[in-house]
Amino acid sequence: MTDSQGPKRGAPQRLAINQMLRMRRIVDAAVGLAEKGGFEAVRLRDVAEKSGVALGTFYKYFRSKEDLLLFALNEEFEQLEALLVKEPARGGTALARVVDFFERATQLTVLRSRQFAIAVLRALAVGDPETALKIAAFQMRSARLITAALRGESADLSAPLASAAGSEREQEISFMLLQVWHSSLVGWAAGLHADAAIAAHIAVAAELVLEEGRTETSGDLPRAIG
Amino acid sequence: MTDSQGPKRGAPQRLAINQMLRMRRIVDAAVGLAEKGGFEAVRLRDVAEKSGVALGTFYKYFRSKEDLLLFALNEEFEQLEALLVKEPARGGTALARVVDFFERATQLTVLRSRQFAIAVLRALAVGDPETALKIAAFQMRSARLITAALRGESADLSAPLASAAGSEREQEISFMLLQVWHSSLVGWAAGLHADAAIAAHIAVAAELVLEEGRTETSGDLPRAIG
DNA sequence: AGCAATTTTGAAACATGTTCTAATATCGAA
DNA sequence: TTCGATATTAGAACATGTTTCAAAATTGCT
Repeated sequence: MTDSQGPKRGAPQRLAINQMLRMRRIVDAAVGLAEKGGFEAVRLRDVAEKSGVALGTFYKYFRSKEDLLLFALNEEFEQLEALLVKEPARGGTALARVVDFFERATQLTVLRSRQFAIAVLRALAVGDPETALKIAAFQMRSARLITAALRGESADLSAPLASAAGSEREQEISFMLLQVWHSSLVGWAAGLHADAAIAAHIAVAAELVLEEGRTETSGDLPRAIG
Repeated sequence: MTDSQGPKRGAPQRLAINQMLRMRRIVDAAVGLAEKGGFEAVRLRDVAEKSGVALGTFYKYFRSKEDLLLFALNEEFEQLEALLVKEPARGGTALARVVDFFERATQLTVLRSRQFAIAVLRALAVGDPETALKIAAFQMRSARLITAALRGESADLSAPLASAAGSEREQEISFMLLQVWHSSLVGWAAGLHADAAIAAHIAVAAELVLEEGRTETSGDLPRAIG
């Protein structure tokens, strides 16, 4: 999870109950605002007020607005993981399963709560190293789910992220499809294309990487002159 | 170009000379700052001061900081296009050429001026529809270059963007590789991996999409249980 | 040159993420 | 229970992108 769970403690064990509750109120407030109006709607002053917390306190719990939204993403992601483990992707071929996977993932997350998705996508675009590490972790968790779908298995959520399941090739395919998905979502969030395009993009990419019979790619054509 | 070239005129022809110069000073100032310290270093108050322009005037020329950086990107991109048209990607196979293409593109842009690249990558992450359209245009122009490399040709820069050259498949491959590149660059910019990883990521992806002999993808394995 | 329209200027103001501070409240341990 | 450490609060303050406004400068045209 995001390392931003709470006040740095010297020795004591974990978050006190009140701190847990405070954090929950903060996250709930943020999610509520994000669901209504996306990234900009999550004004930290509002979050603080809605959760009954001082602005300064907020920054004891989260290092930034993006950090907060990434924490919220983490909670949603865990649900998605559990659900996809319980009901693995359906289909007789890797292609069918991976398409099924992305359709469900899209439906369950992006399309179910559009504004929230938009907010999170924006939070995923941060460039600082701290955040980047967390984002990379999300990528690995996502790739693990995709690989499981490719193989027609259930992901092993308890396995350490470092030891990814699946062959090299399967992992590479997973990452590529994830990138395509992300890119498509960004375009969708910006209004460049409609809901349906997301699935279409994934289908195209998946066919490209997974189809067995290969068509020519003109890899042997003579070079033309400019 | 980005539609942000200047003051909206009622009837007169184009930008007056002084306005051209002003804009150039603005862009040059921004590039200078970006090259030194990336996105954050481009403080608009500094840009305005360095270019001898009032802050309010700046906003007559560009609608936002990102818009400014995208304009700068456009200029750099045009140089890159010209250069890549003059010297098409080398290699006997599509794979070799596409790898060569990305190596050169990475070298000529990202690695040559790292901080500037970081600034631009950040500007590419904006979510508003206006900007998204411009970014989509960059994607198409990039894909055109990649497709040309795939085919061993020189891109036709004069052709309208809508009528892309190459087969469907080639265009799809181009977009995928572009996404992989972008994703890798974002990770690189965040410090997640070193220079060399960029080329490696592209090579892996390109092999995946372009190799002729196909290995099994377990598309026919029976589904295991979670 | 002279005038009307447009642009630029300089500076303040605004919005919002983030930080800081002094006072107060809370908590855990002796 | 009391005390010292820690957390929280309210609010100001700061940084920076963006907007606004009245006055001054520039421009295009006749």
